Formats: sequence, structure tokens, C-alpha cells
Amino acid sequence: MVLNGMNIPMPMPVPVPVPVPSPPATKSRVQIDWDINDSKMPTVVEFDEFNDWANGHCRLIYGHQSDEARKHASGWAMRNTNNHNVNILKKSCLGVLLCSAKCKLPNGASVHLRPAICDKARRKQQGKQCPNRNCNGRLEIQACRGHCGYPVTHFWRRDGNGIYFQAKGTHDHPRPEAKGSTEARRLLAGGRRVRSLAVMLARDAALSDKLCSLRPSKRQAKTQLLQETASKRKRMEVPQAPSQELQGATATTAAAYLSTSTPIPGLKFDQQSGYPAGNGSQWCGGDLYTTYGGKQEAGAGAYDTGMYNGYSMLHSPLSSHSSTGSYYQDNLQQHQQQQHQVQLQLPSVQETMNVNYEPAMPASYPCGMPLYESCDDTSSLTSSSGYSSEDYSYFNGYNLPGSGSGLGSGSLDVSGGAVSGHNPSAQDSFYTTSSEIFSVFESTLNDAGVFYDEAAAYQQTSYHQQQQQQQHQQQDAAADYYYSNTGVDNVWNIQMDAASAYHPSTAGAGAAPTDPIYC
DNA sequence: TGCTGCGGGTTAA
DNA sequence: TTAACCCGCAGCA
Repeated sequence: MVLNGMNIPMPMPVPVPVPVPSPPATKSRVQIDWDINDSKMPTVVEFDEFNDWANGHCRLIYGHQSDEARKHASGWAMRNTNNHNVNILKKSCLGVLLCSAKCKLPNGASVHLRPAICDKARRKQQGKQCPNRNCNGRLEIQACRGHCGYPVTHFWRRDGNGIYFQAKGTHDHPRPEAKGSTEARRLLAGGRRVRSLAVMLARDAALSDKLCSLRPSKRQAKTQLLQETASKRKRMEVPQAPSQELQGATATTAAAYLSTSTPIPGLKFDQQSGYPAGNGSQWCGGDLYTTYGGKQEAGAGAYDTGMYNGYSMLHSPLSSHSSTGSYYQDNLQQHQQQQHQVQLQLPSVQETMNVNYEPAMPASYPCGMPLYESCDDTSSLTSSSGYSSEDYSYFNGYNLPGSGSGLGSGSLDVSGGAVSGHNPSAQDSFYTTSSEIFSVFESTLNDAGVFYDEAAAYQQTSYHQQQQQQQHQQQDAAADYYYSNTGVDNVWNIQMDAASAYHPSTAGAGAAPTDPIYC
């Protein structure tokens, strides 16, 4: 890459008798040292792929052809912040909407909605009843304090042929749902009883999400889309899919998924801290970012892997770039294990999932400040003014160390049942690390069998279990259904509510319907 | 109705 | 001076 910008180290004088032309000022894009406030931005000819879940201190350079970059899009709920600089657009994170009761869905997923960007709309969100119908909790905002107590900030700047993005801080909260999810839900008009539209949206979302998750490349994605469509059509034609087909779909999709979850060679972590090793740079993700290089699929994971590993990063179902998003260290390790398993002739998805759903939680979670926050960038931290009157309790949805809750000691349950003390019983086949509550609270959903089949293929339940569940569906004709998205396998699921999901024949100990709240 | 960008203004260090 | 934040406005979907 040829750089025309600044911060290019001058070649050291070479004591040779014959003048040698200086080597071209080539330097990897990832090695460029620049700041959003620089008077002149470096010029690059190679751009980063868009990452809507950028986390931690990082800098990215997008091309003007990137629509998302032009729109300054982000998976995080970022609101505009006036920095009185017309050249630099600054945004600060609004955090995430959580349930005050810290409820969990029957699938073990937690509630993490996207705060509205508009102040007025956000005020309306707060205090609303938890979308989990079985929960009496209220929605509360967990403010982002990931930048040394202040919200994580994003800076955007257009200069030359690139769109420069710089993030400061590491989000100390789960990912909110993707923007698309919020919009889709809004389309439902609060639709707790709107089925067809919800199912339609969910189906579209599932397809889109799966496409994203299986996006090793655009070309492959196209192929995958066609395959998915064809496969889906086939399943629709045969609602009662035999187990063989189901398993085939499982293996195919799982293999495709795993193939996109490539471990990052050479990426090392400190065994004790879990931090990316060997990086003392201000840019905590420096090495990771270097690893990121120009290879997005692997690199995005590496890029986002750093900062803190306390969270299993939640997947954005409708984000068009979710697959490039974050998987923290535990996920990385899981991916490595997964890949290893694939090499071992692709075992049952059940086994894969069992490995996948045990994210390591830090024994002690930093309360109020991320562990990895260097905070050496004090230029943006001088203010101590209150963030917002809309701030709610910090970590309101989490069990901090010593809380003595049902969760594992010191675990920070953000995402899922297996993380918490949730009994890993049979119903953990519904385990998800996150969810997109889609409020498909409809009593009869037989026409969602296509969904169910597809979800079941991912949910690694045995065919016998599926039969049982289908029987339960039939028996429980009046049961409510939830539409949720897993945070790991990118699967949208329609599931019964607690009353039906925790059927005695399938629910394990500790999953009693009378105890829907696990936090 | 909500998102986004912009910009004036206030507050605090 | 700097940064965070509030608020209102306009354009847009």
C-alpha cells in the first residue's frame, strides 16, 4: 500500500557509498498512526470492511463506496453528540435497554433492546413493561460507561478518499438488538398479536441473518443464499421433514457456519488475564488490528476479540454486517474448538453446541469501568458532568461478584442460560446467548413449522426431541410463542413460552415453570 | 414516528 | 479551552 499521508517514518539513513533510492513508503494500513483530530488524514488505497460492532479503541478507514460508513452506521445505539466541530461527527453510546427484573426468556436469553436514538422516544421506552410477557419487569437503560465512566464515543470524519472512523472506549454492556430489529418491531405497531407480519419479518430476518453468518465472501454468500432458498423451499414442500434431511441440513449449515468462524492464526492471549498478549499500545487492539489486516472474516473477529472477554457478544440479527462483528476471546476459543471438531468429521451439532455455550466469564467484573480501558486518552475525558438524567442503575441487569444469586459466583450473566446457573438440562437445547424478542405472541403457529424445522436443525435437538416438541406444540395449542434469535448460531427460533416450553418431559431440574427469572 | 445531522447553548474541570 | 450534555430544528424514511 502506498501512503501519501503523514506519520510515515522516514527511512533511516543507510551508510552506503552509493545512494540507494529510498524504498517506497509502503506501510500496512493497520500500522498507520493517525488520530481523528489530525489536521491531515493519511491516504490509503486499501480500506477496511465495514464493522458495525466496533468495540474498543480502534481506528478504521472505510471507502466512500461503503454505504454504512457514509451513513455513519453502527450496531451500537449511538446518538449524535455535538462536538462543535463540523469536520468530525461525534457520537456517543446510549447503552442498552434491559429488563429491570433481569428476566430471561424460556430459551435462556436475556432482554436487551435497542434504545431509541431520539430522546423523546427513549423516554417512552424507559419504564415500559418488559416485552417478555411472563415478566413484570420494566425496561431500563443501562448507560454505557465504557470510556472511563463515560459513554463510548465514535468519531467519523470524511477526508480525501476515505471515511475515517475512530472509536474510544469499550462498551461495558451487552449489544443492543440490531437496528433492523427495532424497526421491524416498530412495524408491528406494538404487535403482540400480529402474527403474519411478524412471521414474515422473522422469516426474512432469519434468512438475512443466516446469510450474514455464512458470509465468507460476497460470492459465497450469494451461493449460500440460493442454497438456503432452495433448501427452504424444499422443506416447505415437505413439512414433516425426515430426520435424515434434517441432519443433513444441520451438518451443511453447521459446516458453513463454522467455516466462517475461522480462528486467527497467531493471535495469542494472556493465559491469565485473557487479554490479547503483547500489546502495550494505547490502542489496545493494536495487535489484533494488525492481525485484522485486510482479511475481514478472520480479522473482524480478531479485531473485536480484544478489550474484554466478559461478554459473549450478542449477535445482531438484522445487521447486514453482523458476521463481521465481535466475538470475544471465549468465542474465539470456541471457534477453534469448533473448527477442530469439524476437522474431526463434524460431530453432532449437539456436541458442538455444548462446547459453544460455555463462555468464560471473568471472575471479577469491573464495576463501573472496563478492565481493559486504558483511559490514557484523557483528551476526551475531562468532563465530569453527569451523563444524562435518563441514566438508570448501572449494571442493573447483572449479578456482580458476590451477589450470591443463582448464577455462578462472580459471573456476569448477560446472555444466556448456560452462562448462568441455569441448569444445563435438556431444555438448554434452546439456549441462546442473546435474543431478539420479536413478540410473536400468537397462540397458533402451525404454519411456522418451517421455522421450527429450520431452527431445530440448528438447535441440535435430536429428532426424537423434535417430535416431542412438536407434540407439545400440538398439545399446547394455546401456548404462546416467542421469536428469538440466538447470539451464536444466528438462528431465529420460535419457541413456546414458559408454560409450555418447560414441559415436564423436556425440562430439566431447575427449569421449573414457576421460576422463570433466573437472574 | 423515529433517525440523523446540525448547531446553539450550558456546565464543569 | 475542552469535553460532555441538553435542546431544538430540519430533512428524510
